[in-house]
Amino acid sequence: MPELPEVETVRRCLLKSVLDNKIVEITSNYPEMVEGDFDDFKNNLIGHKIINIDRKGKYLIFKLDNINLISHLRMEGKFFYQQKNEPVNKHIHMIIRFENDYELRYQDTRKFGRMVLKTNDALFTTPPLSNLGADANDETIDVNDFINKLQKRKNTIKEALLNQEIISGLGNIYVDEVLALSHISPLRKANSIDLEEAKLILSSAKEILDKAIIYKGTTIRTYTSSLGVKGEFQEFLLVHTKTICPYCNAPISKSKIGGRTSYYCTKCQR
DNA sequence: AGTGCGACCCGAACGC
DNA sequence: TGCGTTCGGGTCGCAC
Repeated sequence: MPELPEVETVRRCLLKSVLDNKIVEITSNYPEMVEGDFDDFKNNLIGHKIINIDRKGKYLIFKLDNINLISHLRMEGKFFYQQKNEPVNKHIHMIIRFENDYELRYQDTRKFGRMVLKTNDALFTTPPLSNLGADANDETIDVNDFINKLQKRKNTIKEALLNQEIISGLGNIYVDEVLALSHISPLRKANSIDLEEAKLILSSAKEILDKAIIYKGTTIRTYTSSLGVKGEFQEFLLVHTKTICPYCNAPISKSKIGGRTSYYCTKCQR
């Protein structure tokens, strides 16, 4: 489940390989993953080069000389950079071939990921990026803006932090971790969070996400990771998938909050 | 405007 | 063993 640190890791890896190669062919066995007409998609990309890769929240933004390709990996999306004669498995759903006979291959076992093209003008003014909150590890987030958004929410703080319009980049794993480090219960109402707690949540998010990026993300399941990169942040998880609280040794509670499996300590997190 | 829920997918885990 | 069923994960679109 790629969240901000995993997507950032993918971005940094791809930067080393795919830039400044002219795209010569694009094929897909599942063109429905592209929003809009697939022939238009191809025609806008072929003959052009990826000149940079950005990221906003969990979205990758491939910047070409004429257009932007936005990619969301959802649960299991991965990119590989391989030579064209290497074998292709059935879960590779898009192949972007470059002039040098290498290919950027998108693999997605569950076909959940999506791609869409946007012009520069429309990039941040139309969905999916237009309504995204600031990155959860952005140190310039205004805590007053953050708390104002929380005040409007009647659901739990966990659900609010999963809402990408409030702050972006956190998924199920890192929300559990941020709330554990903050010693705040995921069941608290979002509108009950006070200023000091809001500051604590933001500083915890920055600490955890920045550290997770350094360790190249979290590898919880044993499937092959993107580009052969295996994250190591699972070594530092406080509560997610854990059974014993690292602070007080009480059993970790595992339950559903907002339909999501949630781990937290009922003693330490209030 | 905010909330809740189904749809999108399919491999893994589970139940019989 | 082999079959059928359920579940999960993030986001969007829709109804309320």
